[in-house]
Amino acid sequence: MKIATWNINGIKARLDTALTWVADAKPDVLCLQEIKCVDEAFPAAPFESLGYNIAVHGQKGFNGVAILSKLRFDDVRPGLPGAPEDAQARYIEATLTVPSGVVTVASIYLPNGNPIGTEKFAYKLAWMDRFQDRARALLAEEQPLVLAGDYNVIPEPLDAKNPENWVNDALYQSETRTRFRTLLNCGFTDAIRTCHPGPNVFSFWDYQAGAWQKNDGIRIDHMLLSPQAADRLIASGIDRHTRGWEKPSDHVPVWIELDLG
DNA sequence: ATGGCGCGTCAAACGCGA
Repeated sequence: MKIATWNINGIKARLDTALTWVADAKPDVLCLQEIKCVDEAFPAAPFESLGYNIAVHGQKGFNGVAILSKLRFDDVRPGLPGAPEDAQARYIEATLTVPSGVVTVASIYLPNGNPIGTEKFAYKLAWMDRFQDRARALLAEEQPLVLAGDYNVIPEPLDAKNPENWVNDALYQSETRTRFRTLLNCGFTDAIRTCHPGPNVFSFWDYQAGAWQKNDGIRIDHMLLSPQAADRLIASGIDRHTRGWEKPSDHVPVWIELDLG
């Protein structure tokens, strides 16, 4: 079973790009972030034609997450618990039945948090604390679980071409990285890093300053696996070639292959 | 050293991203 995540940076502007990749890569489940549209505006029909069921948690203009699945959804839960006043659409999770049992998949768009020292950075850290609470609750179910998305966290120096350029950025602050590490230590496996331990493994290249041409990338799109999912991990990858396409997203697809029977 | 791009928006600049 192939599960992928992609910050698409606007599903309406990126529809042809997304369809081209989906038709080629054929993920069973695709988590999208930054769809930047309300639920009703999501272009569902072309994905349904490719055999996908669609769960959307949208927002006008900004943010917005979705899960596309060739398997029927048993249950869909939009929104990160713990802050009913939070109107930002950054989280949706779904449970699917697979031959070996069930798998839960979450599509997450963790706040950017820049600039540091502002309420935006405080919101990021608070969101990470809420996210850890939810992740712990899901771990306690002791089932295959995949937390996939744009974490806006550069975990280690190895995860940036030029880590020194990020020392004043919210993605690389000690508060940010400590929270990510604490989350991992709850018992998750970072699927990409486990399969690809070396340098130059990136998922984002800025549109500006020729970042792609210089391979000035960072790894901020992650797939965290519960022990029950990690035990079934066969492979993982990053489809960086999409960054060279016409009208690319600044993020590229990240995927795993799990043996779920 | 600085800025450099792209999307979405009450439609022209502006907020936002990373």
